[in-house]
Amino acid sequence: MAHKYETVAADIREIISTSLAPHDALPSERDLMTRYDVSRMTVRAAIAKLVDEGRVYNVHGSGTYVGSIDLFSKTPKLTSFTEDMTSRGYVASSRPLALARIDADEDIARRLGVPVDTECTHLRRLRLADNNPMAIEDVYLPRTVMEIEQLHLDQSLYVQLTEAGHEVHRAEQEIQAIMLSEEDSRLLGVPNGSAALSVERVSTSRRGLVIEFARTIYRSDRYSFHIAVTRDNEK
Amino acid sequence: MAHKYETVAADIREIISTSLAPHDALPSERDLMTRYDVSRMTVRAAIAKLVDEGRVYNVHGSGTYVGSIDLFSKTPKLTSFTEDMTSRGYVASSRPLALARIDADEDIARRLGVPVDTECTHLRRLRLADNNPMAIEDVYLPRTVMEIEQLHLDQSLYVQLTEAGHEVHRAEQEIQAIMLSEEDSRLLGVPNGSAALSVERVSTSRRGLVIEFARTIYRSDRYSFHIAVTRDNEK
DNA sequence: AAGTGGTCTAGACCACCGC
DNA sequence: CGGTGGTCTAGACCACTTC
Repeated sequence: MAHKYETVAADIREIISTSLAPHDALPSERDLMTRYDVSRMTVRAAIAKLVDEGRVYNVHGSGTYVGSIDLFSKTPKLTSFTEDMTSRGYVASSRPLALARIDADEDIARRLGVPVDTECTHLRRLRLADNNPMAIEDVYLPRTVMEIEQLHLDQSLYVQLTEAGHEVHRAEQEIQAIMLSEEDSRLLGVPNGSAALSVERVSTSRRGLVIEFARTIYRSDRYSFHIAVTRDNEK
Repeated sequence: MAHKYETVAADIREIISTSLAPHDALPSERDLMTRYDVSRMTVRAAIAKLVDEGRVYNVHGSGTYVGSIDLFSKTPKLTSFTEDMTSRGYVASSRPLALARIDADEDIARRLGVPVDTECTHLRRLRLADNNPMAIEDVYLPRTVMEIEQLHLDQSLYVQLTEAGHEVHRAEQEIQAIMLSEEDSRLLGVPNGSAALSVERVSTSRRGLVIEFARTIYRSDRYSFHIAVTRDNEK
């Protein structure tokens, strides 16, 4: 383990999961200082990380406590379809439906932040969970990010993007309810006109460059979206 | 301004908005130390806050940079319907549809974490934006949180809960696409069978007590849900 | 009043980036 | 190589909660 605060954080995680219940108090920061023989700032860095993970919360003047959350704890994290399905207990797979070079229409260009008619790569896939259709995904990549010839359909797109120097760091997502088109209903194996969840995502690198625009349409009978939010009572 | 790091953060925000563009570099931390005559930790606390707000990002070994424009939504924040509509530029209002004391059924009891048949307060409201129907909201409160007689329909529910010592601090939300019932379609003024966004929310206090369970059904032609997510490339 | 987390100082060395 | 952010020390005082 590289840094001290990480080892402290890891140890506190262990303590929490083995001997503490939600809303139990952690040892005080000064206690933890002597216990791990580190400075208070290191203890606070460790706790700050755990707070960020949603595992504990602070109460000024009182103590640090174990969070109530369970499985759905995490602060919203950007996950790939595969990661998402795996964490839900499914085996993810996919079937390519289309792969083509296209010119960005107005909508796609706006999302990608490029001029209309910019050449892009379009990948359309049926996404499966335990071999059952779960979603239809359309991904649009500017040619400057990845050429169509570079794309390997049998590998994780995120891994390929990372290897090409375009690691996704942040994304804005827009979630809507839509009614499925006839084609999409057929692909997903649900009645025509069913409601579905549309998640549109614009992903950017750490430097703020737009890497992809993706629209994923999930069948509503099998999929829902979880997020945890906190209320910042600050300015 | 109470704390030094807040005044530093406020000043940096000012610098950013008046004289820096996205991806421009901020002055270095050591520079800011001498500029504001504070310790480096204070500078870092200020920058940490700005990072949390999504205004800047760090690149180890290189510098701190202004984040890309994307105006809003950093870490998802819990907002009331009124706050949500206000930030979208609408005037929010509501029309009560029902207010009653009920016994929790299995579903509601599970969400509230109370035994079945626990007495609860149920409030159903039509929520309007610029006087147009936008959503239907059902809120369930355990009696221990708020008695039906204490509830004033003309006041913000969150304000009343806070004043009663039940400040909402955190919530878990589940977002689904559903098909509207005939009654709900009529109330919202959309065709029967339209798709809609259902947001179910379990709100808890800082101490982890469940305060409310709410289900809000938004018309899909007028409403979408925005969230920003980051990818933590850590263990 | 005692104990807690929140802020702050004035240093130090390490890891990484770009030239 | 020099400059940057990342981690860390060993203190200090403040603000808040609890009794």
